[in-house]
Amino acid sequence: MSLRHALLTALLEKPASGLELAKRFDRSIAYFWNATHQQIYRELSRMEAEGLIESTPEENARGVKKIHRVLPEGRKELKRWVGEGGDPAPLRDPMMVRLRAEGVVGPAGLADSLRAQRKQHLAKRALYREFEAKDFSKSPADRAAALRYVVLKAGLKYEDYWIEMLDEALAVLDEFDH
Amino acid sequence: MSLRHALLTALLEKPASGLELAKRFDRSIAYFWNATHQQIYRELSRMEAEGLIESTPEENARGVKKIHRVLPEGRKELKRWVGEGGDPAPLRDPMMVRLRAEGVVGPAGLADSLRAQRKQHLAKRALYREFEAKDFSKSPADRAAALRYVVLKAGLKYEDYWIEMLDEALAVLDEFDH
DNA sequence: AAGGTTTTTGCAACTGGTTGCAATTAATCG
DNA sequence: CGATTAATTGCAACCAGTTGCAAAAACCTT
Repeated sequence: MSLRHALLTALLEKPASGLELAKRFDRSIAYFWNATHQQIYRELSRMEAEGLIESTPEENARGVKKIHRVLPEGRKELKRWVGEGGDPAPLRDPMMVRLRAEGVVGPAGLADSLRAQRKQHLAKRALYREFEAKDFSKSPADRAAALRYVVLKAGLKYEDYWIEMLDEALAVLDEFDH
Repeated sequence: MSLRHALLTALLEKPASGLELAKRFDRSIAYFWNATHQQIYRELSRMEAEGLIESTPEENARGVKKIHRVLPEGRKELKRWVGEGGDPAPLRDPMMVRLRAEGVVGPAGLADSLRAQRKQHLAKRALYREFEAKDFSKSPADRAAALRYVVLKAGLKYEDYWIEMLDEALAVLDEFDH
């Protein structure tokens, strides 16, 4: 149940409405977590019911915007969870299944799809590089920033990893299917 | 829905019972997919109901062992799916959430957990290296083997990636919390 | 032969994530 | 001012994955 904790983290950095959170997820937490707005709303409601966060309605906004803030109980819960530990996240990647399947059923047009994904990973890497240039052009001074940078670098290297792997897969397909 | 296709791939390589599949998942497909036996049984039943696979009861076995085989419809479905394409798998890793959260709530004992995970990734990498030495000591001749090797290398590099990241995170924590 | 252990399969309940749609309210446009 | 659009929240139904438990059949022990 890490969506909860991702939300608490984001809200501690800055109180926000559900939709703002959804957007922030897209722009800054998305290199290691993602969530739809429904998920976010549901989790916010639950956390409010459990007393981890509070919400106040915002005036001068369309719809019925609510700003959410973390309560002491919420911060406590987040701290507890950080120390809790756990196993590495189980891996589940359809592309790797596809590669293996293509080996078994013979050429089935995987190369196009590999190239399409490659393009997406390139785009993400470029975006992260912009973040890096903007936020970390000089090495971070405080602990929190240093940790944020570690996470960004993890995102960057993750994209590198995929681009490398896709290139390798494409080279193999190319070699055998000329 | 890739569990289905992972199972079809595994069954095309060799017909098997549900439990055998669960074990094979642990030993050889686990570097990019994983599944519990419940999941596997449920999916096998569904696929049988849909006519993608058939099963024959095996004599001389404990319990009511059933061997599953892929039918032509199943192979067709797998081939269709391989060519189908799709976006990269959405990323969801609690450890990255933890790192960021630790930045926000201050030291909360994350380092131990980082070291524990590091150990697990080292173990996995060592295992994959054994697979590599055993199955790919000379470069693979046929297409299917070459693709299997690509997938294994992806697993290996994935472990490398994590070890590197965890080391970096530990270095940061070490620097700021001496 | 009785009783336990292992292998194999499975049900049921739950949690988390996804998709499609709708309701409310404010801002904007003609 | 009325109609349209955008922002914000949410319901409901569904799908996939997880956990805990148990049943059946063979095998193993004493």
